Amino acid sequence: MSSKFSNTPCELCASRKHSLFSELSAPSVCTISEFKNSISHKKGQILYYEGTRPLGVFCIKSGVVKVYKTASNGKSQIIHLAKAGDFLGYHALLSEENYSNTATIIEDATICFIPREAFLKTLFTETPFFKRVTKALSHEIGVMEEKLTDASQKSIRERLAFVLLQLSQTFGVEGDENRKIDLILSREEIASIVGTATESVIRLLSEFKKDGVIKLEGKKIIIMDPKGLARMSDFYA
Amino acid sequence: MSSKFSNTPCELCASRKHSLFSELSAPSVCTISEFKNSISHKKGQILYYEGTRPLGVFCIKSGVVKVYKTASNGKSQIIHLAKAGDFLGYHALLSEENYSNTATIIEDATICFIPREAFLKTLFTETPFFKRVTKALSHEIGVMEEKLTDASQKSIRERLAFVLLQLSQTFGVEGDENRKIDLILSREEIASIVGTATESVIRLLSEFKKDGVIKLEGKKIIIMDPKGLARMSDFYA
DNA sequence: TTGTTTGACTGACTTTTGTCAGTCTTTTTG
DNA sequence: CAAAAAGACTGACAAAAGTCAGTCAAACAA
Repeated sequence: MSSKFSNTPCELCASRKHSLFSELSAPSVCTISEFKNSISHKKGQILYYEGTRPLGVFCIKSGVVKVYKTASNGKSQIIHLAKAGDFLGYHALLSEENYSNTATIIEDATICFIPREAFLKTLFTETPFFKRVTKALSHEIGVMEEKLTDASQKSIRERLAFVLLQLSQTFGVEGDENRKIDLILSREEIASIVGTATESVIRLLSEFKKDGVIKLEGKKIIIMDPKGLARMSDFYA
Repeated sequence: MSSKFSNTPCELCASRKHSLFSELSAPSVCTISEFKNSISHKKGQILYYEGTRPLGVFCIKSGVVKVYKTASNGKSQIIHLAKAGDFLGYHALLSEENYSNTATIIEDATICFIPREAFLKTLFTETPFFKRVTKALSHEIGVMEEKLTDASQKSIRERLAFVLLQLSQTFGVEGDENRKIDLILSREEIASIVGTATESVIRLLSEFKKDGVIKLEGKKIIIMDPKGLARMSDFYA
């Protein structure tokens, strides 16, 4: 399934620009580049499983990966959608625990694997990089607090509106007077992000469509009225 | 309101044993100790406010602090209850952002304040300490993922049962055949942890009491049947 | 001590959300 | 291409949870 690809050196990788590696020193970039392994993945493949031991970190060059946990009721909760430039699996490596979630490709991807030792060595010898990673970790905690608060306090309707806004910010492409979410997600996957039943997502989406705040173009969602969505998501007040 | 106290040196502080500082080198403990400031706080006082700039970190010597966010609907969501040995406010410091939450004393506390510079200097010069902090941050992310999944997928009943179990683990004192949660929380505060309405907490608690899994002793809750609670929280299955 | 405030609690009711069963449509595959 | 499978969707219904209004009890203050 996965095929090893020509290893573009990290020095030349376009997605590095906005990643944790953006300010890494030249020699370290070379070290990482030397040990890394670029692999091509198809939709549906699993990058790693919850509960297994991390052997390194992943850096996404292209494609989209969903990171999710499986709840005790069998349903899954999507924690995060990772795209080009994002790193995966460093939490588990740094906490010295097994993976706390599962990562699955949802849009064909090219992903580099950086073995544990090379990553940690660079981390501990390059303080600016270490600081950068720590900053990212701390930031993520704030993001998770926000998600937790929303999940506990907002209605499904508000949460769906908010998720659509976020998706349009992360995966949006500009049209005239609107914004298309350039990512194919099943209704079930949207439900797994929001944390609700698939049927609820379907009903709410058609409601949003009827109200003219969104439009469907094939499998993709177009945001027609971001301000309206923001109001529905209780972004103000 | 707050009164400055005799500064017990960190070297002698009992709560250091289990804190992030547990493996700090002797000279660094001295540096921290020299710059820190021990302050006594009464229930209801606010340690810091969401949205303000962090000037240092807090280390709890005794007492309990609730860390919470205020949602757009005005209700608050308790993220964490911090007790002796816990650190507060380092996320914001490390992410170089304003506080993402508010911290309020809920049980009279003595808390040391370590100024930004002293903390950061120690962090960046002592790699083992830095690693320890990073490990804690990464671990917390896993915990938050778990909380998010529970909040999105479990029923209020399951979540309340789970919260009671957690509280008994963190604040529990052993009795014969039972375990008392040695912390006074209002129903409203419990609701803010679970993320529900106060009335729902009241109703469910009396239901749990009727079923014999808990008992009330004054303002405190006693867990009579932890296994039963675990089953109710859908801990297995 | 008594009036006042606050928190705990209850019941009736509404709204939200989930579940189930089934149809229709699209995609996949033999 | 046809059959099968998966996904999108709908309606009816049930269950969960929130809201509102009000009582009761405890803590607090004058």
